[in-house]
Amino acid sequence: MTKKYRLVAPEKPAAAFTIDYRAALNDSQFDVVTTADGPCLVLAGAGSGKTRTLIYRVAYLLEKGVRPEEILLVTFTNKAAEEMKTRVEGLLQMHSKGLWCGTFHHIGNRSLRIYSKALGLGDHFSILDEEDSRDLVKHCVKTVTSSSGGLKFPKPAVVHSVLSFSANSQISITDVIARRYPYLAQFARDFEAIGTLYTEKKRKTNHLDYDDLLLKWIELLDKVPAAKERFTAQFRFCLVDEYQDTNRLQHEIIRRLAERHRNVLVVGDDAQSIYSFRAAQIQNILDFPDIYSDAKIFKLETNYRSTKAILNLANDSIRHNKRQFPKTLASARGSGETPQFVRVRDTGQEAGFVAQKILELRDSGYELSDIAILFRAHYQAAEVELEMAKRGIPYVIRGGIRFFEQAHVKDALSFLKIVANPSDELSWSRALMLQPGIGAGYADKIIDLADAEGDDLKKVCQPAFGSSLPAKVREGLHKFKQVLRPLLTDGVSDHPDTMLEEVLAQGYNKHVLMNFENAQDRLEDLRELINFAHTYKDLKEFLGDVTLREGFKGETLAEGSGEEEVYQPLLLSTIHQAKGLEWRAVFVIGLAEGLFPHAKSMDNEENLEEERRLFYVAVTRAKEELFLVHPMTRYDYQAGTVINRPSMFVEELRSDLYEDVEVEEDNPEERTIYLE
DNA sequence: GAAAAATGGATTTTT
DNA sequence: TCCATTTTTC
Repeated sequence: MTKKYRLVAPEKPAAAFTIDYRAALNDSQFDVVTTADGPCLVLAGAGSGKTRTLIYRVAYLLEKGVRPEEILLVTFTNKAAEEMKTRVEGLLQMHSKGLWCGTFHHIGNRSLRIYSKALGLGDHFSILDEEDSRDLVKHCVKTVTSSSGGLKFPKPAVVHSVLSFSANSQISITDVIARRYPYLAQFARDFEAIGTLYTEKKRKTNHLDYDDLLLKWIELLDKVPAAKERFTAQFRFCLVDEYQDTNRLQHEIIRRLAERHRNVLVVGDDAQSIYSFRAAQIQNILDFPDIYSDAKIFKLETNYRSTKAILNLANDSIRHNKRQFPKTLASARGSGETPQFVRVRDTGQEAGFVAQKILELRDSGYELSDIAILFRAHYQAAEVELEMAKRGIPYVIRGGIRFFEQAHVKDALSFLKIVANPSDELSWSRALMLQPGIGAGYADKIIDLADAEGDDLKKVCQPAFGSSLPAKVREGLHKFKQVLRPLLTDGVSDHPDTMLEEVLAQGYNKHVLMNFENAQDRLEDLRELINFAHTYKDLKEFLGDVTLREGFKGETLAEGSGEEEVYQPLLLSTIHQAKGLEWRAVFVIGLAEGLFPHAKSMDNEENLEEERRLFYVAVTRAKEELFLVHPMTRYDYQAGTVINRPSMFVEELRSDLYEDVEVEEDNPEERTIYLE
């Protein structure tokens, strides 16, 4: 007989703290962590340990005996949510299981799944990603404009962005157009009609787009008393990160959720609000003290990141904004090198300067990964990219196609989506059109036939289904059935990973090999997707998360570096994507009027202030060295070569805060001849 | 249904 | 200029 040994879970002491909060935090951070009950606004300057404070607050609450499911922690991105969870777990040496931590959309999805029936959503709504939404809008555009015979109608992507902005800001479509898209005024009525149709189509096919996850969430709290009762009771503590970038809907959601316990802690920096173009409103954070008249306000103003020289420049810049909570960041570091304002002839010389300087920095002990090149818009990186490749400096450029929006991933998933939600027509047509012989027309016909069968997938898989169709189409349909059939077997549909394996085995594998030149890479992607799927036992949950999660492959590595060793590449990034990160040396390129601030932001004080905040974000990324580069001419596709004035964001600075540098070149003629 | 020609548009981007 | 998308053509 085997001897039994019983493993007992270690007992957690109720209110005995394992963490020495006093030692881990500065005074203001400590205040937040231990006293932030009731409505609280934490104004956290750049580099002031904002994330750290939030994490310790959560740990503190848990140690005080608050149950994990009573804490709601909302973040801006999935990545941030993952980081928070991991760090809380690391602090407490335990699993943070039960914590409601994620993005607004993620938590909305989770809440809606619980009450989908009460909301009349059925038990199987699917989520449309950006591309799906656009496709659906496209259909609607066609329907609406064919009747009115409209020529030169805006692109579906434009229509969708208007609809989405309208939803997120809760401003009517007509008003959104009037305010932000005046040149589309003549289409306002059409847009309204498309909006109505789009909503109707989503309802019919059981789809929610990203915006609906927020809209329906509010509806849930307003119209389903049981849901409201449950969530307002459950979330004793609501914590929101990056509050300056929340939009109207998100603000409304938090207001409702915190209604009962009123422990709402929002953290952010109004000086870093840079997402108004997707309906974020800085007013949410500015008005917080008015909405909660008893709100406590905390300021975190010690900056641990940058030298005094860099911070002085940042402080002097943001001071020009009117709409803000005035703050003065104090550096915890030494005075440091004076930032340099470098004037170069054109973008070619700009690239040359940046490259040479980077090599010098490397020689003086910097790793490439200590350095970043930041820019306002992606296209500004082109020449720098070229130069890096030419000089063999390995680099990574942030952005690129998102993993889960790539064709092959969506193809493979479409079969699973049909199983999860048979009324998902988009996935039907996607999966059907993969088969040779079936085009858009026949896909629609088949979908109608399936609809007539009441979307009974088992019936669809029988040989009799579709027997009236032409031979070629039947052949394709037969193959489609072959893929779908195994997915319906009992036991399989509980395992998204097995389902994906089946899809690959039944022919998609071959399809990838035959249709994509980089087939090997794509198949590897799909293996990765299967690994990810392995952690799920519920199909719908898996599909929801896949759609809501940005890819693990957001970066493209540049090749041709020569060095095969494990190298740490240099980063090229837009300023938006650099938010929250830091480097020892930062180059901000393209600091010219018209580029930065962007020409389209110049006519309006609000936009201009946002551009200045963007500049502020850029310079506060630097820890030790900051280079502001001004290309004095640029090539415009309409006007040819244009003279660039320096950016007003530099001109308005006190001139003792930076050092002027002019670039001399050995052989200015050579380049031109070389290029001709 | 695929290849060739024409057109148009060019901030920022997560979910 | 350069790219992606749409329209046209075979």
